[in-house]
Amino acid sequence: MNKKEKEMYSAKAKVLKALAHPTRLWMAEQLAGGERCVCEFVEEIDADFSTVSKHLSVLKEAGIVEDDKRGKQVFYSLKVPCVLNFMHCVEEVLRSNAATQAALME
Amino acid sequence: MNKKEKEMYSAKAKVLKALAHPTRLWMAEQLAGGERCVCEFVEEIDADFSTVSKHLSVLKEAGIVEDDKRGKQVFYSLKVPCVLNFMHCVEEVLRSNAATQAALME
DNA sequence: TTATCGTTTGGCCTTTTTACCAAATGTAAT
DNA sequence: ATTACATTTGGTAAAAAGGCCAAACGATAA
Repeated sequence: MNKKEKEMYSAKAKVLKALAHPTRLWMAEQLAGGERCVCEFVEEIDADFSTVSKHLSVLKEAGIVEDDKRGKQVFYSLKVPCVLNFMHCVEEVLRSNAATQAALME
Repeated sequence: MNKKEKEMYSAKAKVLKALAHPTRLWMAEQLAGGERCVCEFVEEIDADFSTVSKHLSVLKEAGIVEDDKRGKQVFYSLKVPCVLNFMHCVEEVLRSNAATQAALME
Protein backbone atom coordinates (compact mmCIF):
# COMPACT_ATOMS: atom_id res chain seq x y z
CA MET A 1 0.00 0.00 0.00
CA ASN A 2 1.54 3.26 -1.08
CA LYS A 3 0.66 6.65 0.34
CA LYS A 4 -2.05 7.47 -2.17
CA GLU A 5 -3.70 4.09 -1.70
CA LYS A 6 -3.58 4.61 2.04
CA GLU A 7 -5.41 7.90 1.72
CA MET A 8 -8.02 6.30 -0.49
CA TYR A 9 -8.70 3.56 2.02
CA SER A 10 -8.83 6.06 4.86
CA ALA A 11 -11.45 8.01 2.96
CA LYS A 12 -13.51 4.91 2.35
CA ALA A 13 -13.12 3.81 5.94
CA LYS A 14 -14.40 7.16 7.11
CA VAL A 15 -17.68 6.62 5.28
CA LEU A 16 -18.09 3.19 6.81
CA LYS A 17 -17.09 4.45 10.23
CA ALA A 18 -19.80 7.07 10.06
CA LEU A 19 -22.36 4.31 9.70
CA ALA A 20 -20.68 2.02 12.19
CA HIS A 21 -22.61 3.17 15.22
CA PRO A 22 -25.99 1.83 16.30
CA THR A 23 -27.60 5.23 16.62
CA ARG A 24 -26.25 6.57 13.36
CA LEU A 25 -27.17 3.42 11.53
CA TRP A 26 -30.68 3.65 12.85
CA MET A 27 -30.89 7.29 11.85
CA ALA A 28 -29.72 6.54 8.34
CA GLU A 29 -32.40 3.92 7.99
CA GLN A 30 -35.02 6.29 9.31
CA LEU A 31 -34.01 8.82 6.70
CA ALA A 32 -34.75 6.28 4.01
CA GLY A 33 -38.40 7.07 4.71
CA GLY A 34 -37.84 10.76 4.08
CA GLU A 35 -36.33 13.75 5.84
CA ARG A 36 -36.51 14.21 9.58
CA CYS A 37 -35.75 17.11 11.83
CA VAL A 38 -33.34 16.78 14.72
CA CYS A 39 -36.07 17.08 17.30
CA GLU A 40 -37.86 14.03 15.91
CA PHE A 41 -34.76 11.95 16.46
CA VAL A 42 -34.26 13.30 19.95
CA GLU A 43 -37.74 12.17 20.87
CA GLU A 44 -37.28 8.66 19.57
CA ILE A 45 -33.84 8.03 20.97
CA ASP A 46 -33.21 8.40 24.63
CA ALA A 47 -30.28 10.75 24.24
CA ASP A 48 -29.28 14.32 24.72
CA PHE A 49 -30.03 16.88 22.04
CA SER A 50 -26.34 17.56 21.66
CA THR A 51 -25.57 13.88 21.27
CA VAL A 52 -28.06 13.50 18.45
CA SER A 53 -26.78 16.63 16.78
CA LYS A 54 -23.22 15.37 16.91
CA HIS A 55 -24.14 12.02 15.45
CA LEU A 56 -25.88 13.77 12.58
CA SER A 57 -22.87 15.93 11.97
CA VAL A 58 -20.71 12.82 11.68
CA LEU A 59 -23.03 11.51 8.97
CA LYS A 60 -23.00 14.89 7.30
CA GLU A 61 -19.23 15.18 7.47
CA ALA A 62 -18.99 11.80 5.78
CA GLY A 63 -21.24 12.98 2.99
CA ILE A 64 -24.03 10.53 3.73
CA VAL A 65 -26.68 13.04 4.70
CA GLU A 66 -27.32 16.71 4.08
CA ASP A 67 -29.11 19.29 6.17
CA ASP A 68 -31.60 21.98 5.34
CA LYS A 69 -32.47 24.68 7.80
CA ARG A 70 -36.05 25.83 7.50
CA GLY A 71 -37.30 28.20 10.10
CA LYS A 72 -36.18 27.11 13.50
CA GLN A 73 -35.73 23.50 12.51
CA VAL A 74 -33.01 21.64 10.66
CA PHE A 75 -34.08 18.80 8.42
CA TYR A 76 -31.74 16.00 7.53
CA SER A 77 -32.08 13.75 4.52
CA LEU A 78 -30.13 10.96 2.85
CA LYS A 79 -27.76 12.34 0.28
CA VAL A 80 -26.59 9.01 -1.11
CA PRO A 81 -29.41 6.50 -0.68
CA CYS A 82 -27.36 3.52 -1.80
CA VAL A 83 -25.93 3.25 1.69
CA LEU A 84 -29.05 1.34 2.55
CA ASN A 85 -27.97 -1.43 0.20
CA PHE A 86 -25.29 -2.16 2.73
CA MET A 87 -27.90 -3.40 5.04
CA HIS A 88 -28.89 -6.41 3.03
CA CYS A 89 -25.36 -7.63 3.12
CA VAL A 90 -24.88 -6.78 6.76
CA GLU A 91 -27.94 -8.84 7.49
CA GLU A 92 -26.50 -11.65 5.44
CA VAL A 93 -23.39 -11.54 7.60
CA LEU A 94 -25.54 -11.75 10.70
CA ARG A 95 -27.48 -14.69 9.29
CA SER A 96 -24.22 -16.38 8.39
CA ASN A 97 -23.00 -15.84 11.92
CA ALA A 98 -26.17 -17.28 13.36
CA ALA A 99 -25.78 -20.34 11.15
CA THR A 100 -22.20 -20.77 12.29
CA GLN A 101 -23.31 -20.53 15.89
CA ALA A 102 -26.06 -23.05 15.33
CA ALA A 103 -23.64 -25.46 13.73
CA LEU A 104 -21.44 -25.29 16.81
CA MET A 105 -24.33 -26.32 19.01
CA GLU A 106 -24.77 -29.69 17.36
CA MET B 1 -35.90 2.24 19.68
CA ASN B 2 -36.69 -0.52 22.12
CA LYS B 3 -34.13 -2.84 23.66
CA LYS B 4 -34.36 -5.54 21.02
CA GLU B 5 -34.03 -3.04 18.23
CA LYS B 6 -31.03 -1.55 19.96
CA GLU B 7 -29.33 -4.92 20.07
CA MET B 8 -30.07 -5.47 16.40
CA TYR B 9 -28.51 -2.18 15.43
CA SER B 10 -25.52 -2.84 17.64
CA ALA B 11 -24.97 -6.14 15.88
CA LYS B 12 -25.20 -4.51 12.48
CA ALA B 13 -22.91 -1.69 13.55
CA LYS B 14 -20.34 -4.20 14.69
CA VAL B 15 -20.08 -5.64 11.20
CA LEU B 16 -19.65 -2.21 9.71
CA LYS B 17 -17.17 -1.24 12.38
CA ALA B 18 -15.05 -4.21 11.50
CA LEU B 19 -14.71 -2.88 7.98
CA ALA B 20 -14.35 0.72 9.07
CA HIS B 21 -10.58 0.80 9.24
CA PRO B 22 -8.27 1.49 6.31
CA THR B 23 -6.15 -1.59 6.87
CA ARG B 24 -9.05 -3.95 7.41
CA LEU B 25 -10.91 -2.57 4.45
CA TRP B 26 -7.87 -3.09 2.28
CA MET B 27 -7.46 -6.62 3.58
CA ALA B 28 -11.07 -7.46 2.84
CA GLU B 29 -10.64 -6.27 -0.72
CA GLN B 30 -7.45 -8.26 -1.10
CA LEU B 31 -9.29 -11.36 0.00
CA ALA B 32 -11.74 -10.86 -2.83
CA GLY B 33 -8.95 -12.20 -5.04
CA GLY B 34 -8.64 -15.36 -2.98
CA GLU B 35 -7.24 -16.47 0.34
CA ARG B 36 -4.08 -14.98 1.80
CA CYS B 37 -1.89 -15.98 4.67
CA VAL B 38 -1.06 -13.57 7.44
CA CYS B 39 2.56 -13.27 6.38
CA GLU B 40 1.55 -12.00 2.96
CA PHE B 41 -0.36 -9.16 4.53
CA VAL B 42 2.48 -8.34 6.88
CA GLU B 43 4.81 -7.93 3.93
CA GLU B 44 2.50 -5.60 2.05
CA ILE B 45 1.51 -3.39 4.96
CA ASP B 46 4.13 -1.66 6.97
CA ALA B 47 2.89 -2.95 10.29
CA ASP B 48 3.76 -5.34 13.04
CA PHE B 49 2.86 -8.99 12.73
CA SER B 50 0.72 -8.72 15.83
CA THR B 51 -1.10 -5.70 14.48
CA VAL B 52 -2.04 -7.53 11.30
CA SER B 53 -3.12 -10.57 13.26
CA LYS B 54 -5.36 -8.49 15.46
CA HIS B 55 -6.97 -6.75 12.54
CA LEU B 56 -7.74 -10.11 11.00
CA SER B 57 -9.24 -11.33 14.22
CA VAL B 58 -11.57 -8.33 14.26
CA LEU B 59 -12.79 -9.29 10.79
CA LYS B 60 -13.13 -12.87 11.89
CA GLU B 61 -14.99 -11.96 15.05
CA ALA B 62 -17.44 -10.00 12.93
CA GLY B 63 -18.02 -13.02 10.74
CA ILE B 64 -16.62 -11.43 7.60
CA VAL B 65 -13.66 -13.73 7.13
CA GLU B 66 -12.69 -17.22 8.24
CA ASP B 67 -9.33 -18.76 8.89
CA ASP B 68 -7.81 -22.07 7.98
CA LYS B 69 -4.61 -23.27 9.56
CA ARG B 70 -2.51 -25.35 7.21
CA GLY B 71 0.91 -26.29 8.38
CA LYS B 72 2.65 -23.36 9.94
CA GLN B 73 0.54 -20.82 8.15
CA VAL B 74 -2.96 -19.49 8.67
CA PHE B 75 -4.96 -18.64 5.60
CA TYR B 76 -7.78 -16.14 5.68
CA SER B 77 -10.62 -15.93 3.19
CA LEU B 78 -13.81 -13.96 2.71
CA LYS B 79 -16.72 -15.72 4.32
CA VAL B 80 -19.43 -13.39 3.06
CA PRO B 81 -18.27 -11.94 -0.26
CA CYS B 82 -21.15 -9.49 -0.56
CA VAL B 83 -19.28 -7.09 1.68
CA LEU B 84 -17.47 -5.99 -1.43
CA ASN B 85 -20.71 -4.62 -2.81
CA PHE B 86 -20.38 -1.98 -0.13
CA MET B 87 -17.48 -0.57 -1.95
CA HIS B 88 -19.38 0.59 -4.99
CA CYS B 89 -21.63 2.64 -2.82
CA VAL B 90 -18.80 3.94 -0.66
CA GLU B 91 -17.12 5.09 -3.83
CA GLU B 92 -20.31 6.76 -4.88
CA VAL B 93 -20.32 8.67 -1.62
CA LEU B 94 -16.76 9.77 -2.25
CA ARG B 95 -17.65 10.88 -5.77
CA SER B 96 -20.63 12.76 -4.42
CA ASN B 97 -18.38 14.46 -1.89
CA ALA B 98 -15.91 15.41 -4.57
CA ALA B 99 -18.72 16.91 -6.62
CA THR B 100 -19.95 18.88 -3.63
CA GLN B 101 -16.44 20.19 -3.06
CA ALA B 102 -16.08 21.13 -6.69
CA ALA B 103 -19.36 23.00 -6.62
CA LEU B 104 -18.13 25.05 -3.69
CA MET B 105 -15.09 26.14 -5.65
CA GLU B 106 -17.12 27.93 -8.28
C1' DT C 1 -36.11 44.48 22.27
C1' DT C 2 -36.56 40.59 24.81
C1' DA C 3 -37.87 35.95 25.22
C1' DT C 4 -38.27 31.47 23.42
C1' DC C 5 -37.42 27.49 20.62
C1' DG C 6 -34.46 24.28 17.97
C1' DT C 7 -29.91 23.35 17.22
C1' DT C 8 -24.83 23.48 17.46
C1' DT C 9 -20.47 24.03 19.86
C1' DG C 10 -16.98 23.64 23.57
C1' DG C 11 -15.39 21.40 27.48
C1' DC C 12 -14.70 17.56 30.16
C1' DC C 13 -14.55 12.88 31.38
C1' DT C 14 -15.02 7.95 30.38
C1' DT C 15 -14.66 4.20 27.22
C1' DT C 16 -12.90 2.14 23.12
C1' DT C 17 -9.58 1.55 19.62
C1' DT C 18 -5.07 1.18 17.85
C1' DA C 19 -0.29 -0.25 17.62
C1' DC C 20 3.81 -1.67 19.32
C1' DC C 21 6.67 -4.85 22.21
C1' DA C 22 7.53 -9.03 24.51
C1' DA C 23 6.14 -13.45 25.73
C1' DA C 24 3.40 -17.65 24.70
C1' DT C 25 1.62 -21.15 21.45
C1' DG C 26 1.64 -24.56 17.96
C1' DT C 27 3.64 -26.83 14.00
C1' DA C 28 7.35 -28.61 11.36
C1' DA C 29 12.27 -29.43 10.48
C1' DT C 30 16.81 -30.96 12.35
C1' DA D 1 14.49 -32.90 22.11
C1' DT D 2 15.86 -28.67 20.29
C1' DT D 3 15.36 -25.18 17.02
C1' DA D 4 13.09 -22.32 13.87
C1' DC D 5 9.02 -20.35 11.89
C1' DA D 6 4.19 -18.39 11.65
C1' DT D 7 0.92 -16.68 14.38
C1' DT D 8 -1.64 -15.25 18.59
C1' DT D 9 -2.06 -13.23 23.15
C1' DG D 10 -1.20 -10.00 26.99
C1' DG D 11 0.25 -5.70 28.42
C1' DT D 12 0.57 -0.94 28.00
C1' DA D 13 0.61 3.75 26.32
C1' DA D 14 -1.31 7.04 23.07
C1' DA D 15 -5.10 8.51 20.28
C1' DA D 16 -9.90 8.67 19.00
C1' DA D 17 -14.81 8.26 19.91
C1' DG D 18 -18.94 8.80 22.76
C1' DG D 19 -22.03 11.29 25.76
C1' DC D 20 -23.50 14.68 28.96
C1' DC D 21 -23.67 19.47 30.59
C1' DA D 22 -23.65 24.24 29.95
C1' DA D 23 -23.06 28.01 27.01
C1' DA D 24 -23.57 30.11 22.38
C1' DC D 25 -26.28 30.89 18.15
C1' DG D 26 -29.81 31.98 14.86
C1' DA D 27 -34.64 32.41 13.73
C1' DT D 28 -39.09 33.45 15.11
C1' DA D 29 -42.74 35.25 18.32
C1' DA D 30 -44.24 38.48 21.66
